[in-house]
Amino acid sequence: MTELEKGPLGRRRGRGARERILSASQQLFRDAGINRTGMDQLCAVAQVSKRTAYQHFTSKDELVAEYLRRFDPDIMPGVFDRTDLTPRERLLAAFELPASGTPELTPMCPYIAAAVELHDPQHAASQFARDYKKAIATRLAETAREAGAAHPEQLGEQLALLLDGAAARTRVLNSESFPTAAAIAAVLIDNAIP
Amino acid sequence: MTELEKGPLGRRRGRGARERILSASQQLFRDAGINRTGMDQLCAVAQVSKRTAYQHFTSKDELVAEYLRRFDPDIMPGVFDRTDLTPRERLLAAFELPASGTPELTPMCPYIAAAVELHDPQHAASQFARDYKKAIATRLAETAREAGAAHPEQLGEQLALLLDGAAARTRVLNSESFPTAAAIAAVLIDNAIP
DNA sequence: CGTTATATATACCGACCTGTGTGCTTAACG
DNA sequence: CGTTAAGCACACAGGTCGGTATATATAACG
Repeated sequence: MTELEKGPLGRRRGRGARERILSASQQLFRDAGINRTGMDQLCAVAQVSKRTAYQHFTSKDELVAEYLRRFDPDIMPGVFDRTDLTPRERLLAAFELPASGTPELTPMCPYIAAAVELHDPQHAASQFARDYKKAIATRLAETAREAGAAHPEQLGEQLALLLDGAAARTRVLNSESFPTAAAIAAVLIDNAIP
Repeated sequence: MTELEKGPLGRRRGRGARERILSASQQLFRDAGINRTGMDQLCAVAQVSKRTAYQHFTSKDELVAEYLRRFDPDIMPGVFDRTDLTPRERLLAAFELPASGTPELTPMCPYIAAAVELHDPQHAASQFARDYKKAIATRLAETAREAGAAHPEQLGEQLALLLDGAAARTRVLNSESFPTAAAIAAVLIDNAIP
């Protein structure tokens, strides 16, 4: 009953190596980048033999794609699922920093990082990054429509651009840029919602 | 008299190998990325022996830093130096696409790309990227002040974030995002300048 | 012309990379 | 308990990486 996760084929036995690999990927790809993280190092952190790793993922590229896929249900639900907020408040909440007392910077958006590092629009991970970014813009647009925005699609795309700008700029400047993005968002939302 | 460029020590002899190296860097780092471009490949494109390359640049890291330094006088002068425009028009011009008839995407901002690829804030290139981004924000703020903005520094930082957002998003989505950024900029500028 | 810095070609180095092959152990489930 | 899939350790292949060594050619200048 304490099943960790089903394997790729629906079977499951043994102890969850797959989970440890993906968990190590999240840590290392975030902290050191995808290209600078070797499979040996990754396996060491995951406490998994290399042989096992390559039985779960046929290549590093596939692991990277799966690593990105894992973020999907993790990030934005904290925003769009908050029924205690009005649609308008939800749009603004997307720009709030995760926890108020964190001294660390917002980590670089893994989708942008992957797209830049892999440098190949055909790569499965790049395609997934694209899909995810479009999905975010769509959800923002839906929420904008709920909030009564004049041009919800346009507002959704604009807010998505602000999120990406804040992520990129935080990384380059090494200082938090989300408050700036939030300020812009407030202006856009005020202008778009009567 | 047709001196190509002075070498690092002010001497010059032979034929401009340094220029060819930097030129090849621009092409390859943009098209294939920094990490995915090997020195062998780079030297082949530059038509330069590896020995020569390492006499001009003691390491690849140094070459990367110099490569970034080369962009400085090339990009934004086309905007801020246009005396035919009012300050307000100059702010908007920063978001216009380079040439109207280009079917290609705006190339990824090399500073963001380098910061993400190198993944080390201490790297000389990362530090230079930071300085450059701050300089752009400063110039935008100055122009905003000229244009009579209420809070020029804030507007400058906001417009800089829009530029970075458009660059990052263009790369991830593989479709042009600068028009969206321009639309936001127009709103911000209208709101900030009475 | 002769000197000398600058460029050349090519082979090489050690480190690290992704990915396999082999043989053995162990945990889970019927 | 016995079967079987999951995982283990470890060595190694084949390639690419950044960077160096050696020995030779040539362009620029006095």
